[in-house]
Amino acid sequence: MPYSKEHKQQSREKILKSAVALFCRKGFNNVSIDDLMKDAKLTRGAFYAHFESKSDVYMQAIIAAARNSDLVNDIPKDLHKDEVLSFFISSYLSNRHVSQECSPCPLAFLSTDVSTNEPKVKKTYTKVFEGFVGLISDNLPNEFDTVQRHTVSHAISALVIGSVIIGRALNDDVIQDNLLESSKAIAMQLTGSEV
Amino acid sequence: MPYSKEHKQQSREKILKSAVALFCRKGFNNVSIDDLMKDAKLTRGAFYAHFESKSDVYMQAIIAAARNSDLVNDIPKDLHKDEVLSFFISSYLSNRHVSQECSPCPLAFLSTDVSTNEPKVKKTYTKVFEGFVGLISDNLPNEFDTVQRHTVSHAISALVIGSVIIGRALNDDVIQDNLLESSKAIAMQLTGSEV
DNA sequence: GTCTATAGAAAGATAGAC
DNA sequence: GTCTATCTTTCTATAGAC
Repeated sequence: MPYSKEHKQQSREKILKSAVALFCRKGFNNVSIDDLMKDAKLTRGAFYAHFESKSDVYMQAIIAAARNSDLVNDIPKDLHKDEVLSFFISSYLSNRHVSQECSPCPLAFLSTDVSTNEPKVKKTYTKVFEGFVGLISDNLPNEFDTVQRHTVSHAISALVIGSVIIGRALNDDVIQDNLLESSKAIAMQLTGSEV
Repeated sequence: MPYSKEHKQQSREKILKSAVALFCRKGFNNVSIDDLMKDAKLTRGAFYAHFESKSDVYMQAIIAAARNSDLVNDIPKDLHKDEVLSFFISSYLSNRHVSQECSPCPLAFLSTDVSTNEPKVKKTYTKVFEGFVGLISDNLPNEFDTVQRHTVSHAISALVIGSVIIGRALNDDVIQDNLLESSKAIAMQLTGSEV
């Protein structure tokens, strides 16, 4: 057997890494399979040994981006529960994130064309979104009751993801900063217990 | 002159109407010039007598959608200032809006591929966003000081637009409703003066 | 598993007749 | 201004050699 299982796995990972980077930067339709494979130092034909279709790799990229997100993985382990959220919100709503200098959140950067893509892709996006809301919810103060926790975690999710999506579409740095800072202030306020 | 100026204007309006509907429903890349012109009961070749390029018509569609939005135009004129926002937020975060049974907000439905499109398109999106924030800002309570007004208007904008964008990408009606209702509750709360 | 070659379809934009 | 016809490019996906 000329190619080991590890080799195939490595190729798959390379393609996925390229997929996350390129799809996040240029969107679903502006990346071709050829672009993808060239970035991964392979050729077009090999693609279909790893993925069924372009939508398939997009779906897998959403999952990979979520799993490998620095935004979550880089949260210091020794933070108190109430510090986790402010750390997370602060890095999520940073210029570094919007300009993709750190690994991008798929919910903000891969929302492009999810709503018009195959049901399977929407399902994947939905799962990742549920995980996102859960992360927020788990780190809200203990004083929050069930309803508060539910309401606030959903709203914070929409607020921060929405800010990054909109921020990317703006061509004015000042307005973008205003948006990020304002959202950060309100998101922080919502994590307090004065709801 | 076989074609009057009014005739050209009418054709342009028809194309724009089709552009808003199709781009909002299917996204920039999933609509061809041919689709557009067929929907407007014209043929491909005539397109370039009205618009420079596909990006051009997309830009004009963003403007047209903003100007013709029922979400703004249908706000009853006799509402008190503090009722305007709750009316607007409520219709914006409705299922009818997400499922496009009423005229869709370009900031939510045309955000697709704006961030990867030409600078002119981003500039147009930015202008419309500024108008959106201004609308919120103008209808916040008089008690708000300048900083509060600025912060809250930006955050509410990101919250409601983000909710609709994400809501569209979800394939689960229950989660979508949870998101819309939660965002509505928090947006309403932010319009109060207890900031 | 990866390569080259290519089939087959679609799209943006232009040319020229009316 | 609108039409038909077409140029040119690009893309997904497949076929077959190694």
